[in-house]
Amino acid sequence: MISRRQQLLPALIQLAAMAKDGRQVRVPLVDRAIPLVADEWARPEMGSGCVKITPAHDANDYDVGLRQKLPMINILNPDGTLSPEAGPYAGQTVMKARAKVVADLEGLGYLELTEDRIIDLAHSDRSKTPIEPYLADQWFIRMAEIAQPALDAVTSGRVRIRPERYAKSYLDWLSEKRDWPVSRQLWWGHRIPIWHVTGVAEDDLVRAFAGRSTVSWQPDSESGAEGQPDGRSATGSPCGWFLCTSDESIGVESMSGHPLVRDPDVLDTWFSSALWPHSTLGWPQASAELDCFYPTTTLVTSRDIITLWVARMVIMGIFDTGELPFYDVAIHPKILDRYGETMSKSKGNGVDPLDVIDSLGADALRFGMVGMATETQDVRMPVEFICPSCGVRIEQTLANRMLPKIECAKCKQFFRTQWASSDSDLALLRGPAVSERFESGRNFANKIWNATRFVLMNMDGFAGGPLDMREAPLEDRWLASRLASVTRDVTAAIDDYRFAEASRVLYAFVWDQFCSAYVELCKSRLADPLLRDRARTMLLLGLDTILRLLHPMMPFVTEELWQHLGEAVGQRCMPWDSGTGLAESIMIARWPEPDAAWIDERTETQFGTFLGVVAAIREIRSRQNVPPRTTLKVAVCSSQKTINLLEPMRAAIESMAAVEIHAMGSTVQGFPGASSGVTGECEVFVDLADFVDVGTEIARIQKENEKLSGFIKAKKAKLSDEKFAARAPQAVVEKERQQLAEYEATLAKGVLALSDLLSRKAL
RNA sequence: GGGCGAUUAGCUCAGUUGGUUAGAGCACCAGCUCGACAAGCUGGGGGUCACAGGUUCGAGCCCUGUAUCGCCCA
Repeated sequence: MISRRQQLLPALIQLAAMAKDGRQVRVPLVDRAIPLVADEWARPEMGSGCVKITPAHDANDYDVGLRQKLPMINILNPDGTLSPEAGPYAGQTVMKARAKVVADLEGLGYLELTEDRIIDLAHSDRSKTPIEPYLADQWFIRMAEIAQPALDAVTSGRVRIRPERYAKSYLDWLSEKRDWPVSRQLWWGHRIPIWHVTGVAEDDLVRAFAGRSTVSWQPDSESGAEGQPDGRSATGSPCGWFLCTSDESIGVESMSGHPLVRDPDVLDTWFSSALWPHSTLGWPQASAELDCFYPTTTLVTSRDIITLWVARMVIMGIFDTGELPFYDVAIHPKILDRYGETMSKSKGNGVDPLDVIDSLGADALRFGMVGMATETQDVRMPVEFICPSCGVRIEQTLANRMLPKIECAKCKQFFRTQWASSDSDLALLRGPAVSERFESGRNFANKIWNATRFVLMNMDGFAGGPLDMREAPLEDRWLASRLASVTRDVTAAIDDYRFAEASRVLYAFVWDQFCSAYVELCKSRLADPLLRDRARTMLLLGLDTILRLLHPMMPFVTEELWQHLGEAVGQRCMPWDSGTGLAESIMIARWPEPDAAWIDERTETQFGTFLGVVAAIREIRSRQNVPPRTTLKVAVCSSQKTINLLEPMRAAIESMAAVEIHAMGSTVQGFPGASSGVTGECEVFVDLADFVDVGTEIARIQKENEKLSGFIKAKKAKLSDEKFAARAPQAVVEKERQQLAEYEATLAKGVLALSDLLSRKAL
């Protein structure tokens, strides 16, 4: 027979084995005869085919015990030492008893083999000691009736859990309707409202608590009180009763001569937590808060407590108040450390939010968290310490995360961590634990701050202007279109609890479009008295909308900027403010509602072509190492239609790419020695006669041409595949054809440019 | 053992109904201090989408299996 927990041998009451029923074996250490029984739990393939059963100390064995109707022998005392049931081992600790059992077996000549095995052994999070199952009487709450309404709430859709897949764990768990063990042997918590009294008859109880509907009782079945009017059991011993009451004022002396003894146990923490939605608002008393805020709307939480907390709040809310505690449950990801481990204080692998706030700011923290709130999976957050002496970052590792002090690899100074306790360690400077994942939030806040600063610098004497999109130039119509669709997308994402998406959309729009494109384009307009006010109106529209959309994710910086903006342009008012005037605080400002008619695909495509031309020129400039401030001559060749669309942006191209446009048209040719680039259907020629490094340029174009040839080959293969032509939708086939044509046209231009360069090189 | 997820660039993550050349931030490389912003600007390099099969004209995405990781339950 094999045993991994030798201390339990004295508790043996059965051996489950592939053996005939009825045989008995003797447990040598306590000299007890026990049955040898066949049970499905025994798995011969795992060892000798014989396994010990200790029903009071193992959940599986407990089941076997119930099946085989075995006695339950508990050999442990509450303090972890062995009880008199353990015979000669009574009074010893588990660890000592383990060693003694092995020694005794050996002494008796029964020990055949000792070997090391890796086993699953649950440990206490707090004390790090192995958990010893312990059979004891506990209070349970019957789930059969109260679980059903909570199941119905989700299946009927009145409570929505999202992402939806998490509804399954809620429903699976609740539908088992397993009774809920609620008593805990702790000193902290809501005390269980059960009292015990002995030596009284039911009549006495009725008399003592006459008219008190808050008191109920039932006999203590172990003392056999039931049906004995004189308060004594059939054998003449005093009877016991359990009293349950919500009236905390029930006194020890409520029944003269028979003291009421309150159960020492407290309620499971989740029982108390389940009361949170209504008890925080004053329940069971009626209160204005309860009236106003209950039921609440949304519960935001982590998936590992869907059954522990969410399900129980629903149960408790329905039971106590008759109403659901909330309608939406938004499950967010869990943040893990760099090793994929759950963060916890006892592991020392967490981040103190205050450290992040101190070093990067509260908005950076919040924006970072929002960005991590994706729908699909948990997120890892590598943690690093910042050396308080030199500012260098030090990775938090398994090795250093529990140290009271850490030596900086760079400056060799020690700093203290959250674990510092000795006076000498506490005297060191503290090294905050942060994560670089919050840096983009900090940078973003800075970007918005600077963008606002730019706008404010240009608002002197401006009182706001009318918003009229009809006569607006391309960039204004583009901004309006973007604002409308970004607002739509951000609003939808937030409504749907897709917070990370909302933050991504805003980040990209603010940084890449509003700042990098629109603000840049405004610079020349702001210098022109005729164009100035329209640009200022649009800048305000853009910035104001951005601040409002961003406020839930960056509350502090947006409020600060809102106030500055209010001082600079007091009359600023957006169409969606519907004449109510400027809100005192962005917290109460209306959510933007840009006109959906502003969204214009054509405008966005047109603007995209413009940006593409600018990017193509910049790339050529960068490839050839042309100083950024040197003005270059360029020419743009494209269809007349595209040229017409590009024409209004001529000045913008010149300023954003630092060029002078020599020609734009459908028959324009390059300069001698021009470098060219292709974007969409535009070919851009940059006069680099004075700069070009022919070798670099040849290499670049060759690489580009090779890439295109690859694409063309793949496309041709696809198109010549008869199955593709026959089975793919016509639209897809047509699209592929068009692309092939585009690639071929582009390649033709590249081949031409290359031969031109090669001939120049030859000269 | 069961359930639910995950595996995409050096790191952390997106990727819509299966359909262009798979994206972002950080890190990296090159160049830039022109009156918003160096916590910045411009450009660039970097991916066999865990692995093996399958379905399909076509798979990061659908199906099956394997491996690894996480959580809940037993």
